[in-house]
Amino acid sequence: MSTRFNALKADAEWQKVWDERRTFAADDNSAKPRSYVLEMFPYPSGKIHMGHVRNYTMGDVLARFRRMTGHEVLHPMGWDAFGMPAENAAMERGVHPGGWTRENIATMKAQLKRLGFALDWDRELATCEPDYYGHEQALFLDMFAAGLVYRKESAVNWDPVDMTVLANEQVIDGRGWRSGALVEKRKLSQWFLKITAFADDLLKGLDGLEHWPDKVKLMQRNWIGKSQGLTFRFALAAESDTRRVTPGDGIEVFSTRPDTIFGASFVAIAADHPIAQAIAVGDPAAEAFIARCKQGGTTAAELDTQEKLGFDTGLCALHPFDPERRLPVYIANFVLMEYGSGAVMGVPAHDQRDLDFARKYGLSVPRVVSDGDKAASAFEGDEAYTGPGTLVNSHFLDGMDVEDAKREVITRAEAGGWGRGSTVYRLRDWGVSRQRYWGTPIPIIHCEACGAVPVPKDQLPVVLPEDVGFDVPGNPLDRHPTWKHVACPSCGGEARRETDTLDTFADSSWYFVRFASQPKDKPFDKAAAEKWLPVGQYIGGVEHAILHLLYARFWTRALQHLGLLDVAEPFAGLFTQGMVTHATFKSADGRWLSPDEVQSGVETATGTPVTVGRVEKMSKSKKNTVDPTGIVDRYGADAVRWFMLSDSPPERDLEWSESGIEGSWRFIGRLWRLFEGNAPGAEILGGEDKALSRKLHGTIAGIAEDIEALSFNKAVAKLYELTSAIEKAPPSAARTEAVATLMRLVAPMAPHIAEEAWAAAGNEGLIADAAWPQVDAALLVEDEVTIAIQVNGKLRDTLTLPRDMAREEVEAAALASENVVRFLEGRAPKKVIVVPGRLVNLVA
RNA sequence: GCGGAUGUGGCGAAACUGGUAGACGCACGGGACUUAAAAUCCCUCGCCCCAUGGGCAUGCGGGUUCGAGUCCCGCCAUCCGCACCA
Repeated sequence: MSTRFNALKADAEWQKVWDERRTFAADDNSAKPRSYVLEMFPYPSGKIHMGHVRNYTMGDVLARFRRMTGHEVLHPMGWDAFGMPAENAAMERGVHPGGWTRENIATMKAQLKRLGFALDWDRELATCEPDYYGHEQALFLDMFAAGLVYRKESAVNWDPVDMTVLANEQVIDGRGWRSGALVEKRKLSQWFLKITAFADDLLKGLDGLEHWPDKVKLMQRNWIGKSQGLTFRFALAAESDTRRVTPGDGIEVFSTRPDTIFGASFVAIAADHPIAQAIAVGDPAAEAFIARCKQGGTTAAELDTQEKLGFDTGLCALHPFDPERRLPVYIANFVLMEYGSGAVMGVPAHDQRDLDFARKYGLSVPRVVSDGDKAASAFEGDEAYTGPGTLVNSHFLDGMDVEDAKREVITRAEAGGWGRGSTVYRLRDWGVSRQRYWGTPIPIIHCEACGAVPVPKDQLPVVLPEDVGFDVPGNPLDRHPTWKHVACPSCGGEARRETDTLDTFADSSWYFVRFASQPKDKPFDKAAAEKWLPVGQYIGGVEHAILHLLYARFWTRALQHLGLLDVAEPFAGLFTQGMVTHATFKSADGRWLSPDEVQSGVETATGTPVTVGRVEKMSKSKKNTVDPTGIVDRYGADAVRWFMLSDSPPERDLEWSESGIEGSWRFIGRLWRLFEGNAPGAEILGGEDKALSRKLHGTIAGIAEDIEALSFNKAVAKLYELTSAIEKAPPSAARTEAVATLMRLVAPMAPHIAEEAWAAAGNEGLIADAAWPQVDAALLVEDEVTIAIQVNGKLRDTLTLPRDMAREEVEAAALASENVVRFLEGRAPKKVIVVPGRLVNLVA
């Protein structure tokens, strides 16, 4: 009579039902409390991978659970569809990036549906379609009009493989984040978004993000890098060699340690500093030095070992508090033009780099902060002192502590008009120009007469031309015969379209707003979007901790600034999930092998032994991927979902294993046997089973807590326990109820078997629409508790006693225990600790 | 170098505000059912010892406490982020 659960049949059947009934379409006008659950949308690279499955399963469980607890849930899905791989495919295979991308989307959409995710497909969007990127262009123009967009020539990160510019956030260890190629510096005219205008807001906003991981907030704080100090100007001495510079300009520097100003013994400027550039003209030695500075690598090891180098410009700076004091001005390789003003005051005693530099060039090293009793004016040793202390050898600052001295110097600089207290950020503006085809065209027209002119909004979208070729490297838009030639919208004269496209991170900076509201004629409707936003729970990988998550926060604040949306932070809750990993294998001759090329330690094809490598993130390059498609077809969607949630806490890595998925599949089988036994018509024997009912209600409450906390592994463990308890329980009304309730408890995680059982049990409607079971609070209170009995802190016995037993009685029961008597060896306890409901500790 | 996280059986992990360490899963081993296999079910499963009992165990060394995986101090290891940021 017992039949096996036919996962393939049930999966197909229920997925069809959900689809046809649009079960998971969110109702904008619902009166229920709202819940916006979102996972980071995928790049349509071809097929989904296990990382996607894990990510989307987590979000799905939460979305389904929220539906069951009475929320109107928005759980949408879309495609981050612009980007380099489509162009690479075009170059390699001669296909069109659009065709390639849309095919991948179709494939991946089918794969996601195959997993039964509760997604609102009505709101599906792809960033590569004009009805998305056209609205993005409109937003870009709004920002342009508000002064949040500007164009400037600057040294940019050029990726020679992808042949495009990269933002600072996209350069990892001196290499392009996607291509891995060493990045070069180039001077180009680029469009920038003024993210620095929001530096402080973005920093302060982090404090309010209680449901973000501290780790991510810290990374963003460090990335924004706020420093407070003094910006001031060194005047140049008249006797300086000023043939090539204007002495009146002086040199502006920034310091976070204005208190140490009397310890300055030199001034250093960056190789790119205008004064350095001016000096290099007609001075071959200076020119050669500057060239040498630019050669240095930017990798960790190189920076660590690189020597501090300087070039004496012959200029002399005047100390602001003591015009008699002259400081030599050096061009130095350790000063960055991009930070502060590209020049520093060198205080060798209290800054390690300055000390290295001073020792090398024999400059004086005056101490100005005492270190304990060390206060001599000449600083000894090769380790700079950067700690707290009292100011010494510093005239009017002597005797002050560091913080007071900072304030004093800033006050005097401001009074004297030669400096001001200032804040400097490490964050730089977001360069968004990309010299690529497959991206959002920047809606600007360049006119000789009128300059950069925005495309009038009624001419949006600026659509990508379809007829482009990828046979030669470079940007196909730039060499398209007609596309870029247009009339100037302002004067009507001959003009040229901007041929750069927007960084694809712009596309992902507002898609969550478009999901919430998608009118045809504008990017979104303010009121409609605000009904859903901010996203309640956002789930994705940590690799986006800075890039995407910072850009999206900026974009949202920009929209708020423009008055388009009254939301400051886009993601109220953030969860960064771990990766799916797998062992790696290498053949005897060093080739990576995929798991199915290996059998019991040898390569199947050659019979030679393989080296088992580290467990690493699944990646194509290491060939340790497992394709979800085959697995789902073999075990069914529920088993795969179940495995993704089991064992590993969601923030940690999950190691894929064949035996793990087998285990999940076995559990689905156990569930089915229970559900089948509960079919209507089955005779109900017996009545109460208090222990089982108590277990059931404890589990209902526990799982709800676990799911809300995204502790899926714990919820899974509790479901295993409950299932075992039901299996072992003799037939009773309580058992029948427990099985019926179990269906709803597993429904968020294993929705197909739950629907199948729900229908078989003769219930109306879908379990997806059913309510989460109510907890009977009275049942949660146990009448009896197990008390640990310790003698001198060591466990000697456990006793099961009535819950409200009086303290004295509990103590007496403990003293009566055989083991306790034995360990007390006739002594009377000196002290008795009774923790109600927990333990008794007898101290002898 | 700076900042952060983590460390518990063979493995993945639980353990609420300090209160029975190892729930639950995987693997291994044993057994039942079967002609057999699959499937299923049951049992054992941290280490050690003079074994109906006991000792030792949460990276290492100290400390606080009646009691420490949990708190404090000092180490070690691994992983992640940033990287000449003035």
